[in-house]
Amino acid sequence: MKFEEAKSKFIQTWGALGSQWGINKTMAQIHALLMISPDPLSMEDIMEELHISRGNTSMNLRSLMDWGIVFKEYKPGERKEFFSAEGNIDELARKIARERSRREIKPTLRVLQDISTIDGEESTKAAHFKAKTEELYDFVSRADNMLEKITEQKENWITKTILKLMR
Amino acid sequence: MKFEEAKSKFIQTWGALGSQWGINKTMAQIHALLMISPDPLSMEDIMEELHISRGNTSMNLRSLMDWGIVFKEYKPGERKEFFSAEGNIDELARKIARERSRREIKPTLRVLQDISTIDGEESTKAAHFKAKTEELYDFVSRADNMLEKITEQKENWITKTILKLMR
DNA sequence: TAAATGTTTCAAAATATTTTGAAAGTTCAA
DNA sequence: TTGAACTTTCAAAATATTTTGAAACATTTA
Repeated sequence: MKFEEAKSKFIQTWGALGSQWGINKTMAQIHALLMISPDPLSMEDIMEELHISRGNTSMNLRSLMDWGIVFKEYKPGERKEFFSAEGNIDELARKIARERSRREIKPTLRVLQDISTIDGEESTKAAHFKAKTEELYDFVSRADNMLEKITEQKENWITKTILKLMR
Repeated sequence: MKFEEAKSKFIQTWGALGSQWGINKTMAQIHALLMISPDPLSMEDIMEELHISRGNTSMNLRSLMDWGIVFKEYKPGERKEFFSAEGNIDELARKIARERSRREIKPTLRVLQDISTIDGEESTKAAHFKAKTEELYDFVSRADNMLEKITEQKENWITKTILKLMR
């Protein structure tokens, strides 16, 4: 396979993976492009490579920066802004995991806790509901905890975790 | 909070969580409904509870069954089909993890492997690309492996994993 | 075999999400 | 200040996804 073909394939694949995990395709593609670029890219560069509009590029770059996985850089003498992706994959995954926990898991836990405190009612349905939501709360909070434990290991957390699991 | 209110809140929340993780909202809602129902429900029941069409219900039930987390049941004497959700949450999470690995991670790994074997090219860009995609392949396959290790533990895999991590 | 009961399919409609592009905003050098 | 270079915003347009509903299909009963 030639470089250009491989590059395009990578960007497409990363974009598709993003969609499947609830991340805007273009956002994932920009991230892919920045990941494989040895140097920071300008907005123009990104627009041109991916054939997307200025507005689209701007908005998705902002999102990526909100996630903490893309950074703005300034080149001396250049007026333009340049962008680069988090280079350390361990750190990338850690940030994504933490961000998703903060944005999605934690709020869900709050709701689960809230609704399992239904009052009055003592029907079978209500009892079953209470049991299930409590069980779910318990599971999700344990899972969230586990992820926290795993990602708080400094370097090579995947390898370290596998080792601990094998013992 | 009253039962009906809590129930509706749960279904909405589960649906929203689903969307954020790339799962059709209605599919997640049907699953939520079945989870908290002490008894299997018919298509009619589901349509009525969620105010959705027959076709929608049918398609999403099929998807849920494809994921292996909802089952068809027959009640003696009844012509209708009934549906119930996987009751064990550990098992539910295990199935989701495995299915996502099979459908999304594995194919991505294949592409990553494929594209990191670019030929000819010895530019800096190509070298960086090769290094990055190899690193990514390595990371993703380790993560996939870790998940496999974690979920293959029979019961209480979350708890067991946390214990191992704390040692 | 026909009718009744129930499920699936899928094209069209509805809805939701993403993308565009031009105007407004910002920054900076002269 | 002014204006050139660049970025952001956001309403409207394009696109993608989901949902509907009725016809086709399947299965059981009379």
